[in-house]
Amino acid sequence: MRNIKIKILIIMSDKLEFTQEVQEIARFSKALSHPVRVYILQKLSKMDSCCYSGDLVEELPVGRSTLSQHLKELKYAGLIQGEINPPYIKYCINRENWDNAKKVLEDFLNDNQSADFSCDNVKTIVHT
Amino acid sequence: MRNIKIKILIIMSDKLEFTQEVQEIARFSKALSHPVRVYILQKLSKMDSCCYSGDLVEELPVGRSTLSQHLKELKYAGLIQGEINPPYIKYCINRENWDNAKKVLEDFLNDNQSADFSCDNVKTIVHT
DNA sequence: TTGATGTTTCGCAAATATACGAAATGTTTT
DNA sequence: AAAACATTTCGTATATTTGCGAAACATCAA
Repeated sequence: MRNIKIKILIIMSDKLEFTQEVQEIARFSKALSHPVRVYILQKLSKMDSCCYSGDLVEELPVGRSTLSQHLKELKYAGLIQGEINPPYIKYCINRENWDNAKKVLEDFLNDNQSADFSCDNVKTIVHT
Repeated sequence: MRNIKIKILIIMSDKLEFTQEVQEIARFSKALSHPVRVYILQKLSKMDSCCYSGDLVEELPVGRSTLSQHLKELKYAGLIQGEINPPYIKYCINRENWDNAKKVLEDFLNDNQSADFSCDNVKTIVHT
């Protein structure tokens, strides 16, 4: 007769949904995750005026339609806004939302152990 | 006889390469562009100790192999490091690089017009 | 040696992001 | 009305990201 083992497993899994905060941080970070968009936001947030799509396309190594898509994404994220000024379109920072995004990200960046703890005795770096 | 127009166009295009700074901002932002990675970094940067992959998978709504990939990405970005502690692997913040990333991002976030300028008379929001 | 355990890698599928040129849109100029 | 212009949308191609389960790997326990 065979030896039989019975094992009973009780799994206490406590899967989280992500908090609003975590999702917001990820969303804003995503908006900043492409050099074209970083460049645009950097330029617009520094300027004290608006900026034409045509000006940007001169400076950036992408075509017009691609630039337009990046602008659309930034607008969708609420970080910039466009004013139609025929035949041009002027873009500028959406101050309110940009300030909010900055606050969310800065809070995240500053909210950590000030102590200079880290794994001291690192033996091996995994994930070569 | 047809009317003939001749147009001479001199195009002064001045396409930029992205600066190191802009590329770095985009790279760090990308590392933060997924809720799982935000969660991990938030947790590790707050903790005064390390954290097992097995602990994380309990809390997060993704499978083991998916979590492993996110950890790999964070490690590749230099933001965390792993210590093999059989049969576990302990992960923790890479303080030096994380502090640098924070500095890069914070400088970017703070480097802008303090004046509360924005497009005042926005007539139409484009990119509906 | 075999089995149990924690973790990663592999192979794949589906979704999303990035890029471009052509065509469409809307406005001004001729 | 037609041409010129700035910009967006569409269609499409390609690359990257995200996710999972199965298999592999390395270590410890029996």
